[in-house]
Amino acid sequence: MKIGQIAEQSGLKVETVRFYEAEGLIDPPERSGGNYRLYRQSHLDRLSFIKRSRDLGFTLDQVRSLLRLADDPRGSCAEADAIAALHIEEIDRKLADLATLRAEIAAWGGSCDTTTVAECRVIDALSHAA
Amino acid sequence: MKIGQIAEQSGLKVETVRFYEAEGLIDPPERSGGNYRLYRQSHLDRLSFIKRSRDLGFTLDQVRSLLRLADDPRGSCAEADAIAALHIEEIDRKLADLATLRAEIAAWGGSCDTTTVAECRVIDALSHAA
DNA sequence: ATGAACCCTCATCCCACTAGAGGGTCAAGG
DNA sequence: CCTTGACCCTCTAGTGGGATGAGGGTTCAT
Repeated sequence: MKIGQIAEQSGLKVETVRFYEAEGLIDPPERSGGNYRLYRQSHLDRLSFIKRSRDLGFTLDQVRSLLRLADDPRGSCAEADAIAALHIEEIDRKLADLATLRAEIAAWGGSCDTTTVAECRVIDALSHAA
Repeated sequence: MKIGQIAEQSGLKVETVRFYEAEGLIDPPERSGGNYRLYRQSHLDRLSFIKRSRDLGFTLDQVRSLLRLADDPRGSCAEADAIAALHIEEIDRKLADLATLRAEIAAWGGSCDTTTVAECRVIDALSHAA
């Protein structure tokens, strides 16, 4: 499997696959006579795992930890739990922050099309502390 | 007012104040004999505006636009409205995305402390598509 | 043999800062 | 007068997670 195919099947971009290799997240694949990367099913599995983790918002460092855990099936699951729990906490914080921001901006009212900036509520709200 | 004071009063870091000057968001202040930056109240107002906008999640480019509008009090307010509306849309998208992720991760169930990674639900969920 | 589609490496850019190196300035205390 | 320490200066490089582009090589069908 060449890099374009594995990129398509994993849902990643070609450059991202090379980037993950440079970052040590996947083993360097074998090369063809023309120096093309040749991937196996195991590479695809691993890249799909990474893609899915990234889509769920885990950082690459967290992905590294999860991969390390996944590579040792006799290890304890507690650490994977902890990473997931920490991530849930982060998400909850972001959700709360965004909800606050949204409420504050939405309170500006939406439309003052006919007035000038001198009376604009958006600008006014930004000019004075909450 | 020296940079340390204006940083404290605006809630920004010293380096960030210098960065905003380099980016052209504030006018370069006068300098003292010892080449220290000396700020006025107008600088503090502007930096506070920027800080507040950033805290609300506007990008620096959006802040630039808002500053340009604020600088021309006879201009129309419609553009400021549009920037705010666009930002609300972005926030709503992020809120929805995060809520989805949270639900998906939370569905893993939280704790499998006693089992090994081989049966870990976190790793398992990441190994197979949704 | 030629063109298109694919691949290679290496360098540079993005955002919005942040950190660090290697210095200069200034006021207070001894 | 000298030192100490807090503050300030410029300049460079690094962060995360890739994206983009230059300048080439390979493969395959026509």
